[in-house]
Amino acid sequence: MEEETLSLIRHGCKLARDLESNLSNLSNQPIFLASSCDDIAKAFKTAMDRLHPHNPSSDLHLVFREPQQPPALDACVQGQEWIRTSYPQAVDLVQTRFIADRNPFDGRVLLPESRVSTVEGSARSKSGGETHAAEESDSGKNPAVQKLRRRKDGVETRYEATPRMGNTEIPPDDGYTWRKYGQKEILGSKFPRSYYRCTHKSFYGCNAKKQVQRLDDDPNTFQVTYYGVHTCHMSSTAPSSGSGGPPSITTTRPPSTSTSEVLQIQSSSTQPPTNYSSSSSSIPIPLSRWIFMGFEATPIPSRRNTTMAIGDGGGGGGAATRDGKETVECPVMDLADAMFNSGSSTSNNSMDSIFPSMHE
DNA sequence: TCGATTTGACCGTT
DNA sequence: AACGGTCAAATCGA
Repeated sequence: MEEETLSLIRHGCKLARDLESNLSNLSNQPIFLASSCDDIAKAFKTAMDRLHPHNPSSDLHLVFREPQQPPALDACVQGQEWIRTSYPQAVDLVQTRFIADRNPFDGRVLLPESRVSTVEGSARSKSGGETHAAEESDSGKNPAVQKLRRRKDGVETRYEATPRMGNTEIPPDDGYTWRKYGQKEILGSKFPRSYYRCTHKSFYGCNAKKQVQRLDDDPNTFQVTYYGVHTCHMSSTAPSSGSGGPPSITTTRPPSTSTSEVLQIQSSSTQPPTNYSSSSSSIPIPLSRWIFMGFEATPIPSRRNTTMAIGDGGGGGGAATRDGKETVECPVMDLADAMFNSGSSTSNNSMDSIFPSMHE
């Protein structure tokens, strides 16, 4: 087995172990719990895909199936109980966020109808007066929200809330690279609005732009408005990434059918941003993000070694400060990175009993 | 040296 | 005139 796969498994075990140890303290923090479950599921899913490359759409439950032998340790019982009670939700969240994070530009609702109805919810709109031809329900409770709004004039509005811990001042990776070209205080708004354009505007004449602003009444929510359509990814002459030119930004994402859309991202940080580093910040990929990328059915074009963006977001993602240091304060993400990079592989692992099937 | 970010200034619209 | 969007010089980091 590849060392990389083993590391992934160890990483997932560690995440789960840490979650277990802090479960009592986090019982009132559903967003953090969801985020933690999210990362755990991603880690194991990635590992599983590596173990079963021919079965990429494998059911996660196969990985976390209950053991045939009853566990002897309390931790094992607790772990299995967590799997029974929380894992399905975690998987659901992962799948939901996967779709939401991957398709911000696609005005079409990609979520199955049944799923949409369950994940809609907390994001709030600030853009009043719109005709919500494609608006979805607001009645949900799940913070992992993807909302779509389409105006009569073709402007599509989309809302998404992603549970993130720490400094989540940047929207998740939307798959494109952005360059910030302005920031302005907006009258009546407590937070400045940042202006971004496609990094490849100069090369391919891509006129896609976006504006990022944190909502006054909900600092945890970003409103990201997209203008224009990316034309860069359609360029047949787009050079491949490498020396001597911009990276290929060919993307598997279908081009937006709209000229504008709004994406709201709920973060967990109430800290007012000094700046909104776009998803195109030249920052390293956090491991957790890398795992997330590996979790994707459709790989994101490699851009990280150039001007790449993460999400972020990315998804997470990080906010690059002017001094080049990441300002992300994401316990789960950072912990994941620290643990993974530390190369630790402690054998004293209660998760060994929680996930006994992993030994098989 | 190059590319990205910051930020004050400029410009167009209302 | 006020406001929002964009420009571009200065700055910073890799």
